[in-house]
Amino acid sequence: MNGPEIPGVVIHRLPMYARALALLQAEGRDVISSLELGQELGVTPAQIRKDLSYFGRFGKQGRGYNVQQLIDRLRSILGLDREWRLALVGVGRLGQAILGYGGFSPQGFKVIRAFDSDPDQIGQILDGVRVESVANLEQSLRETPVDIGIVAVPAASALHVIDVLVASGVHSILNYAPIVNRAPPGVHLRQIDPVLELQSMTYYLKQRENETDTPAID
Amino acid sequence: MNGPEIPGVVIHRLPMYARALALLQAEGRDVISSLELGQELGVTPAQIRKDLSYFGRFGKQGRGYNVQQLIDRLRSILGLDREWRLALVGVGRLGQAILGYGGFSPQGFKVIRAFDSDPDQIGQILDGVRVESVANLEQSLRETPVDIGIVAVPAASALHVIDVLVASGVHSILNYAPIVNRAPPGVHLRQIDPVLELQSMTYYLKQRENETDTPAID
DNA sequence: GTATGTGAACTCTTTCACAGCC
DNA sequence: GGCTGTGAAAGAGTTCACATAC
Repeated sequence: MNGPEIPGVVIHRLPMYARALALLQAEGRDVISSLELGQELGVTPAQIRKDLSYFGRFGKQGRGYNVQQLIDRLRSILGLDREWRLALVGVGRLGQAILGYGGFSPQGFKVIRAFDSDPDQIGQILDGVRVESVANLEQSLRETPVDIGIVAVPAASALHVIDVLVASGVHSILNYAPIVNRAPPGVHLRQIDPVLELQSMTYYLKQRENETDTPAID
Repeated sequence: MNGPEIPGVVIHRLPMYARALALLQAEGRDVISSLELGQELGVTPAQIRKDLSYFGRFGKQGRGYNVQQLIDRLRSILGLDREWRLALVGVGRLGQAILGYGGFSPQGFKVIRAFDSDPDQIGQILDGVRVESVANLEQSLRETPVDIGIVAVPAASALHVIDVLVASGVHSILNYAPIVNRAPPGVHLRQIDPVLELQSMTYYLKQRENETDTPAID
């Protein structure tokens, strides 16, 4: 029944394609070739065609892709043609920034529950969401399930919160805490980790400096 | 003069190794094998050994790696043994969460400048950093350079801000705005993009649902 | 005995290049 | 003529397996 397994790298590129296409559409574009889309994204046209070929044949030879149609197909493939319910754990500064961020909702990601351990926060309504006690997390999520959990608590409690989310039936988690990623089997855990990004960027910064300091001796 | 080019994937894994090692050290561990470190991280021991072998020979056969020594070597390779100065552009909710985040400073990443376009914010002092007008960005950064720029402005202005940062001599940028990534040549641009993460997570969520809905017919 | 470091084998991913179609 | 879709080739990255060292 299953088609061939589709590489994870391919899945990861599709949302970018969808985003670029939406932009092009907003500019009034209604047909585009893999070459142009590739230039837009800094990606080879062959890669775009190969990626899309995993899912079907969406283009017209000699012409390119219909922008609207391709957006629709990508959104359907990725499951972006419906709403997904999220629960946020941790409403500190970061959690509040997440709640207030206007970029999730238009993409169909609705944060419908929020949890915290701070008694001063519990009961507050932040951006239309009532903050519940994290002590009720499991029971509360069993009553009203969500599709995805967002973890925005300090590193020290993140592993515990992730365990509780999993126990509550949440298998897809977006984690902002800087922990060592140890997803239990069957759990889809993604990290948002600016420190890790910075810590690999510095390698290249250092390289650049070294190049400048010691000009190559030919 | 240059050694062989080291794959980017390898560089990206090193900060995780360093983080796991720091944790192990805090637990009092002072020697570790690639097997154990791999179990900690969910990575094969061969991968760890191969990754490290790009940079030298840090272990002792029959014994493993000295935790402290390996941390020091990794930090030196990545350039984490010094301070890096950052400039933040955009002090809205997200920008303020970034300024207030306690996780950068202990790792040597100091946000020393902040910029915004909102007249109500300009002149304010947030977490010890005076907010300057984004109109002065280029001049200000030319006077007091930084190593890395952080972009936390709305998507509509992000491309412009990135251009100005580059013009100001900042070639390493961590961008939080959901844009189509088009780094000018020679610029090291990294995206922090939770929406993109969610949009690929849903593919797997959908898969899981389909599997559950239609049990396989053997 | 035990675990590293590393060529060789393997697997995954990207790119090429062209037949087929518009 | 122009661009897609796709096998085949090339290139990257990972894992194996073992000689080597402690």
